[in-house]
Amino acid sequence: MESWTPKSGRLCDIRFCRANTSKMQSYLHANILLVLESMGGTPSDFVLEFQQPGNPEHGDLACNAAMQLARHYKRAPKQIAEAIKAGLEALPLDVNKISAVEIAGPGFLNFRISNVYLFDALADILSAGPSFGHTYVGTGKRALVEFVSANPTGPLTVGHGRNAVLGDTIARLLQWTGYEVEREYYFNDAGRQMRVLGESVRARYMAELNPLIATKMIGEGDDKVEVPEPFPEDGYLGAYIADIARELISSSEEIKIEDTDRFKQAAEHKIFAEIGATLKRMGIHMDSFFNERSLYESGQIWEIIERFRKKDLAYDKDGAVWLRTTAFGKEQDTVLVKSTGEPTYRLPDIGYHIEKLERGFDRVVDVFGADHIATFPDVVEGVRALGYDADRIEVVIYQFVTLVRSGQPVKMSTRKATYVTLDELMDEVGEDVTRFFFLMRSPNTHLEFDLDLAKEASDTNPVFYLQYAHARIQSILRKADEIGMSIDGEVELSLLTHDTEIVLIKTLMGLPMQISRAAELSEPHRLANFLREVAVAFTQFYGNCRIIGEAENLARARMLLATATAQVLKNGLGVLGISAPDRM
RNA sequence: GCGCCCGUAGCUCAAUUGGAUAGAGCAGUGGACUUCUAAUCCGCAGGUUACAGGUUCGAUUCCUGUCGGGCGUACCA
Repeated sequence: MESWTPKSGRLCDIRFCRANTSKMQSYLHANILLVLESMGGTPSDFVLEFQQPGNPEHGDLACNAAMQLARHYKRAPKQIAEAIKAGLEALPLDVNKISAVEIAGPGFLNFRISNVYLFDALADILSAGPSFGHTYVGTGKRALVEFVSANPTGPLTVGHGRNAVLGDTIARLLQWTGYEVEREYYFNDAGRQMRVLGESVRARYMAELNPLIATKMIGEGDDKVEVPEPFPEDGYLGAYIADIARELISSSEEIKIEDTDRFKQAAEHKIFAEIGATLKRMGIHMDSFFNERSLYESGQIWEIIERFRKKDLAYDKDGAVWLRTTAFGKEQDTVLVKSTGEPTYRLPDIGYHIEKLERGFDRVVDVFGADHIATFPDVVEGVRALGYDADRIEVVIYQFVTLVRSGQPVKMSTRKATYVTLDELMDEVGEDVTRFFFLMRSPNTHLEFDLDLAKEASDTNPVFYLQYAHARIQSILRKADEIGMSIDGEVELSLLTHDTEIVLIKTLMGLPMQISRAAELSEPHRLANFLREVAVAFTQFYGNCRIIGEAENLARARMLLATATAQVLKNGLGVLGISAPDRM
């Protein structure tokens, strides 16, 4: 094997080799407890914990028990660590699992995983193949992810994009942890928004039929626009409204001008079709669409009010029905039914969540924008107050997306049509980049989406980096195949001894843990970050170890490692809904 | 005023839910293509983690307060 001389003092630049060490942890856990027992036991509140150090010099697993127990044993942490180490060596530990136990810093016990164990893990990745990364916490459980849920008043915008991609990816993550998952879209076609939409279409329709129709100005200041006289003051100004009107005219259908519902229906139909197409383009398929109206038709929501009344959580005041949210710790009570007799959104929302729980889901995930942050607790607490297990409801709040164009934030309003649609975004930067941009950041931080950067920046875009690593591996494997090299038969994995090879294996092992953690926390960006680490680890390996041209045994071992890397990238990108091309 | 989120390198963001020397990308700067894909790699530089206290072996992380930004705080959704 060639020797590799590091240019810096560090042996390896990979700071995070997060292997899946759960089996190893339970092995060490049992043995350390055994040793501690012989040393005089542990306090009742003691929890034995392991960490995976960021710094490779600190081994693969670290245990801080000695520091935690310093007070209990009234001895210095280092002495305790020495005693534990001696105890473990006396057992002894299996050298095929742990190759070294070291004491460092203030009293950390650092464990090094033996290469034999790593080679077994590598073989496991290859035999699991496309399913490597699956875990089982959700097996036998059902989850419902509700997301997008935009009323059909216009095309999906960039803002909806974050919601859509987050929701879909959370659903994928849950599937990978064993859940049976349904994706649901909740909408309301009976509200004021939709009525205004219908009236907007009708006004455009009338103007198309009669070009001489009177016009008026609406809006204020720079936002002032000229519209046909019948246009609602707060109507929708997007060009798609006129498109829908023109389509209605060119169809042979005769429509009565008074029939506003027909205009609304036509708009709803057309817009929903477009939303569906946009979602499909992003790789998103909804399993169900839930219409808020069904909650009224079943009478469910009126029944809910009675149930609140019985618990003295609802009362009448000023002609309205109020929910006693002060009982949930809020400053004020809130209105459930307006004095007009029309419910506020809170009531159907509570009904909808009860409905979801009654459908038997173990986990009910909502993906909401930051504007819901103050309102969803009412819903969750309301559901809980009626005796349901509200802990099964999980609300993922994401902060808003700021679009930046030419260094300036773009102001967006669906009504004024001053927005960038998701389709336009995908036209400009592609589906993969669009998904990745929305996923690469933690949901609870503001996302700045720089259009200029995303557009031109094929070389600065992290998603290409991941895809490139995959394509590069496939290229090598193709070339190897051409010259007749094969990974069939016995392969000596023990030839993989280079630092970059070991680090790469350790990194690859981390996929199942990363996926399950991202699923548990509903934070897909963790997986995106992890995949970058995989690509970095591979590139390090690539720069230091050749495959083609090496002795056959070594070359075949490395081909296996490369194959496993491609598999991890492909599986991980798949979870994010991003393609893993074979050529770029 | 109140509630929630955020404040980390010039910019955009990470940091294994309290760990060891706070990491990437972009921008800057200096190098590397007869070599499996240079959409790449290797250096250098860049930090009092907004600020002040507190909790403990140990704080970017938890608590309190201050400052600054975002979203809410409707008989809108």
